[in-house]
Amino acid sequence: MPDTPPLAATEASPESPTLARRTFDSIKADIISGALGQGSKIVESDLALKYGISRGPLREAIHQLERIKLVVRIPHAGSRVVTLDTRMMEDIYNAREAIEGMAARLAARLMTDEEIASLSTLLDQHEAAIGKTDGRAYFQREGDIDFHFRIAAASQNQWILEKLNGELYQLIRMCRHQSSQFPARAQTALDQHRQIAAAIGERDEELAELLMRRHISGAWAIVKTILEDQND
Amino acid sequence: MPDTPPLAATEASPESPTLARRTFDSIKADIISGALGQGSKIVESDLALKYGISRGPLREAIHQLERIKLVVRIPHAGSRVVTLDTRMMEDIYNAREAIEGMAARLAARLMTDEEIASLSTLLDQHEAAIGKTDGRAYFQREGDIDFHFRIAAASQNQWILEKLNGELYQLIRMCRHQSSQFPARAQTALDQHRQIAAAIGERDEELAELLMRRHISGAWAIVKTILEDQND
DNA sequence: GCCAAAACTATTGTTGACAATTTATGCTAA
DNA sequence: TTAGCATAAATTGTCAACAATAGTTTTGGC
Repeated sequence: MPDTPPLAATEASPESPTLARRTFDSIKADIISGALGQGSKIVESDLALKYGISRGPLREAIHQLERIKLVVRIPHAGSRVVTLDTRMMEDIYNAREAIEGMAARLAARLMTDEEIASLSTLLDQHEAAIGKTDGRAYFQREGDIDFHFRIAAASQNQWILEKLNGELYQLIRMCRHQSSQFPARAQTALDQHRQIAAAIGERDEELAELLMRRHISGAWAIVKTILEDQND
Repeated sequence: MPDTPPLAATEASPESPTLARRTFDSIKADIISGALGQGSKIVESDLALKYGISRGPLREAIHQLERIKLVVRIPHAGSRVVTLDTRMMEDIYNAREAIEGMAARLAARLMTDEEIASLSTLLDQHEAAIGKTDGRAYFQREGDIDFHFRIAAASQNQWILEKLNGELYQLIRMCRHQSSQFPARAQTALDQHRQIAAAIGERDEELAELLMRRHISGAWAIVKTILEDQND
């Protein structure tokens, strides 16, 4: 694999300055990968023992996980790993459509020519990757998120960037990891990415937003059928 | 004042089941009202003493405040009340435009006829309030948020509702409270609200979204000039 | 007189024990 | 047998003390 780009959303440094943060990262990974199954009960004392820390920082980690929506917590009653039902994912994708549409609009306004060129390079790499691995690789999924991350970053909107990278992409990752099989939509997605990049290159804010929204609502249509097939 | 509607976003019950939550509400109110000034340093032990509780729950409250973006926290270095600069407010309003636009679209799709009638009643009350108090009253501002809250709730999108009601509206409240003087834009805003409500009544998703976005970006144009006049 | 390094203070991060609340269990009675 | 209540176990919420880190002052040297 030639020149793997840095994965965008793994923002945590190898060793964070605080215990709570490290534990947060660990549990997050376990949830996304499915090691902690959906709906699992989370008992503070158990996890504290498992990670060899006190309940204080662990509590803090759980609160941060709740903030990201990977955990739901009920006062005095404890917390569980979130359960991703169709309803929730629809909310996520609708919100994502709105936010990323705006991000694409802002990116078209603010991206430098160098960044646009670099974005194009990224898409070339994706094309090469598709040819080699025949599409369904892990790399491809992260590559997809990489593209979207760049748009979000280029928007220079901190709020949007944080919500996408911090919450929504995590949930989508989790959904992908735990859904039986996602179809190889690689080429279609790449074509749409190219169109979006082109619109940004033309500084056409309107079109960039439109295409991004269409791209995402299209993705939702696919994911929705998968989720529904899975649950009956 | 006839039949004051319940203020939408004050979601906390008078006595929450947990200390951390009550403290969270108190500090939140202090920050929004300006009793805790922007950029103020927050010292855990001091506040714990002030509220007569231990540092544990207080820490939790601060974390929740950070999650809402009313507080910024740096590991080992402490936390401060957020400082609302123009840049940040622009991010907020851009995000809000995207999200509430989507909310209006969904509301046009999902609102029941009864809810639409009730929304119209709410606007009548606002009109009456404008006539009486000549517009610049506290009620009017909360009324504005009330309208937007109803749209958000009608979208039935939990993610959007939570982000608007939990984060964005709080920041906008804070901004209003602490900006010298907001102009009496009451009648203009009401007219736009009526148009949006009408579009929703027609089930015209496209138009509802468009009008909502225009309404919000218009509001930002005003707020922006105020903030810039204020800071030079 | 000024800069740098070291000691000190103030504040946050972490821990283990205690209190309050919820959930589960078992007993009694209809 | 089952419904309802009382009791007990498990789990979360809260507290106060300890450890580690960042910011500040003091002191020594040039």
